[in-house]
Amino acid sequence: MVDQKILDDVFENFVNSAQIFKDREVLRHDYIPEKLPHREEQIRLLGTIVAPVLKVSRCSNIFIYGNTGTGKTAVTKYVLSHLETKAKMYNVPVKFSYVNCRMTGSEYRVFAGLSQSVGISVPFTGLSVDEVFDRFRAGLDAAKTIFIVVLDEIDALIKNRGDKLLYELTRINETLNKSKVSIIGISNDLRLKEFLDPRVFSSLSEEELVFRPYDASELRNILLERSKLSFYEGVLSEAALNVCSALAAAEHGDARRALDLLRVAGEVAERQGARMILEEHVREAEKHIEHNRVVEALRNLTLHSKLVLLSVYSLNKSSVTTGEIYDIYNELCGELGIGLLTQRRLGTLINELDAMGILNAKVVSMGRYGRTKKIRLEISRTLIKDVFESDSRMGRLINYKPKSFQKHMH
DNA sequence: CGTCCACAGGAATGACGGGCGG
DNA sequence: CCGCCCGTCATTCCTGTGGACG
Repeated sequence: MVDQKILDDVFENFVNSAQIFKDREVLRHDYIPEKLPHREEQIRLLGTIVAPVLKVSRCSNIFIYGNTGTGKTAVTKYVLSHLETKAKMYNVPVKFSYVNCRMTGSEYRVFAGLSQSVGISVPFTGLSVDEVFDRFRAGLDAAKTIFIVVLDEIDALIKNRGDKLLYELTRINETLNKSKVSIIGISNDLRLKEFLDPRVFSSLSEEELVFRPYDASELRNILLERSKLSFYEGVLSEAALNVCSALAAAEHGDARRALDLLRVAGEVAERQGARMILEEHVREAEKHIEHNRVVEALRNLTLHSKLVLLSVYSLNKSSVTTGEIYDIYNELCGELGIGLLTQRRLGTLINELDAMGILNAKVVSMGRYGRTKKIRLEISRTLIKDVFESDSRMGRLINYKPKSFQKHMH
């Protein structure tokens, strides 16, 4: 009974004091606003490029570059959704397919997704890639339509699978009779062309669009627009707004990051029962986001990656080398009685941890004494300790003292 | 100025669990 | 149920290399 009362109070309190958010959804990054400040130029350009579709001809393939959070995806979706309504109005046969390559993960699943959107359902595994491609082509031709494919984060696909998929796609028009395909490729990486077959690249980038990062004042405008929709009036303080934009501007002008900061800052303020979002809430939010990111990453590591990390932790030096890690890793595997991976494999695991920002790895030459990676921890030791202590297998090893320190010292 | 360390990291290949069509 | 293919992880084999040492 008493408990019931407590909870009632909590909920009542929440409802009564939740004066912060008017609409939380507006700050999620999959939300596409009505207005995209500072992207008018790109919208206009992209619009002119795709406009021929309305006269039932194929539009040029387009390559869009820009860092994360510069509005590439938002602009593309915005323009295409307007194109779609126009096309309906004029009865133009056009279909769209949006595929995020990083989420989708493989050629097979990209083609499967494309097939879906022309109304062909494919089993989500089991067929050969060529088979799926053939079905897709057949289905597409039968649909008698202009087909616009958006391949978002295309660099993720190219880097680990090569450009076979793109090659097939760029050539597909030659074998289609009743349909036409245009490709919009979106990449976070400006150097993508280096990974591509020049023929593929040239046919893919009939048009190019570059998205520059936002600067602090632009980010400020974006946040301001968005905050009008998401927060009640007077909730967001000037200082908080400025700090959010400044922090995100420092980090490659990433609007997504700025919006995250703002949303979490709002949540922090809400939880504290504050009536306004202040600068301190933003600072808090920054820590919060980073902390969550790392903890989440640590928890989801595979056993061997955890062991690699634990090896670095156990060595407890300002920097260690691949060889040293491998020795300790070896001992740890012995402690657990499990098989160990090769050093080659370990090297890529280290690189993965580096990419996640958990370790920092740098190749250095020590001349006569070889060539290796210098590896440092990039996160706090206490954080590792906290997360691993609650891990069934790691907990026991967290205080492990390396046996074989100093094998060859210089 | 060549040598040679201690690895880096690419390429090819294999093992394996999941899942299909027939 | 079989044979085949998928994606993922891992191994094997390999060539490449910056620069202190001699």
